Amino acid sequence: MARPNEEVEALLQEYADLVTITGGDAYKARAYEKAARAIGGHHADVSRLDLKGLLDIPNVGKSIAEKVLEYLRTGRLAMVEEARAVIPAGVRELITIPMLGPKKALLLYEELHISSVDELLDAIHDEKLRDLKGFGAKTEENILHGIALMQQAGDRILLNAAMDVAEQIVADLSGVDGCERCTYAGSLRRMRETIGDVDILVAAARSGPLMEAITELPITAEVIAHGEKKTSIRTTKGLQVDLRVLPADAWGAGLLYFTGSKAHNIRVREIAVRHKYKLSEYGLFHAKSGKKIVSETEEEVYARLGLPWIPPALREDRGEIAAGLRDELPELIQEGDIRGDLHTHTDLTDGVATLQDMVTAAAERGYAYYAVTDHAPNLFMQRMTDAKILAQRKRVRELDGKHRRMHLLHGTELNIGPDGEVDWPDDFLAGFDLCVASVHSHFNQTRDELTRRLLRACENPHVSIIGHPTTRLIGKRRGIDADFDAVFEACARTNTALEINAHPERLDLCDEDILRARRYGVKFAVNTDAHSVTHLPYMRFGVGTAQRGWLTKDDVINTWPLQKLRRFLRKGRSG
DNA sequence: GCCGTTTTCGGCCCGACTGTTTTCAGTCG
Repeated sequence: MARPNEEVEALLQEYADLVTITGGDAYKARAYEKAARAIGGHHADVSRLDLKGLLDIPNVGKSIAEKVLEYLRTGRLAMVEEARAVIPAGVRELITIPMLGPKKALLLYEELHISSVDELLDAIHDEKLRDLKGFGAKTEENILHGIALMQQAGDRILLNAAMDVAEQIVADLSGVDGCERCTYAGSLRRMRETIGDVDILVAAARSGPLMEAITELPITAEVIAHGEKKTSIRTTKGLQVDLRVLPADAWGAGLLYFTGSKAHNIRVREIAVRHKYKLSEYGLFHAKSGKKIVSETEEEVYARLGLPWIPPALREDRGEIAAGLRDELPELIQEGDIRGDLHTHTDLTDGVATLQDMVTAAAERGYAYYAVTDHAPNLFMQRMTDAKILAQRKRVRELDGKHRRMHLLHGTELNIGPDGEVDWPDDFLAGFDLCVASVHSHFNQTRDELTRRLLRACENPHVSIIGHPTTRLIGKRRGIDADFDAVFEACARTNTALEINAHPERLDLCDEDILRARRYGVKFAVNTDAHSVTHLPYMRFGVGTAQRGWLTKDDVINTWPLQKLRRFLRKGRSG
């Protein structure tokens, strides 16, 4: 089950969308949106809060608090159900297509009765959109492109969503009688950025009770296949989960096999064949006699093939086997190596938590340091001013060292403008402990313009980190088309770190870009870009992505001791 | 629908781009 906060967030967001689509009061819709975000990002479990507790959440007033209580009490919200009766769910789906907003979606529904992406594709194909007011050839093209982008991610879902499901199922099955071991495998264990289906592995002597148990979980909507060795279900949200049960002595071989990737497995099996062995999910065997050699742990299987244990994040057939055979696998960065988060927001701009709450939550994660980097004035909608950021700095200085002796850095996330310029003049920038700089608009400039823009940001002596460098949003927006080799070279030359943004919608840079960038000797910063306390744990996905990029802790500046980090942030400037 | 204290009513995220217009609506960040 999703966290109650997320269920409520989704419900309030849905209501906000429905109000918007039906042309209701825009401010009311925004109020619901703000409340949804605040609840989703609230640290306490809403299902344990009373009316007063709910009212303490910013942007939640009496009306919404009562609606939340109604939902928690009855599992339903009459208001939302009434709205759903007017606007089918498929119309909401339409506004997730880039370029299609509430107005156009409503028009499509009212004029052409379109209420799903498939119906929209049919209508475009039949040229039915041409006659609609406000729709032209270019709009059609943009919609098609948007749909293609969505379908490119296909049925795959974001890493964090899959992880939530997997961890819940692992927890549930671990409690079943006879379950000796239980974990998730597959692309999730390899920390791929999107997940097609979830693979769960269990070690047990008797599979029956576990196969039974998974079909009876509240999250299970449909049983696709139900056998002795394997059961497949579909969750209420449409995610397929495969459960495999193995004898405990085959655990290692099974884990290796079901973690993949397919390409990695093929390579490993080739090596087995060369040794006159045979490798399957049940173990490593002598090819001739069929006698089992090892199967209990992954380490044993790899070792018999002359390989060290290969971390799952590397198992993509990108040279990890060859490196393993030479005993030259990198000592990958671990989440525990991270000493601090260098890109985070508060409610001074578009975050939903106060400075105090963010700092407290960060300290609880055991960080040695933590940077607050709210948006700067050029992102006009954030309404940042010199006075506001300076007042924040004063607060940051007051809180410095007050929570588990965690050091606070006062920074900002600058906006890289169309010409590569940033928000404040040099002397003002000099007052920050660090500046992240990111592209937030003008994504469609030419390749040359985009490249020049990023290079100029790197050359800025006050910019220490380029935030979400490609600006892609998984399944929603392609990254910008810049010459990233030139950018990587410039980063290495100017001592500017590249961010690995840990937010599951971004994971930017992605693994492949990291692999390219590291060859230039670039340093990286794994940051969450947290806009609420619930985003701080996304760090694990950033670290997973860094691992997929073969990074060690030396490559990542926020594993460094504070003094060394501070030297890096100065980029060779004095003072 | 939420918020605040120079407001308990009247504000609420502003600017730019795009594609469709014939002077601007819709969408996005």
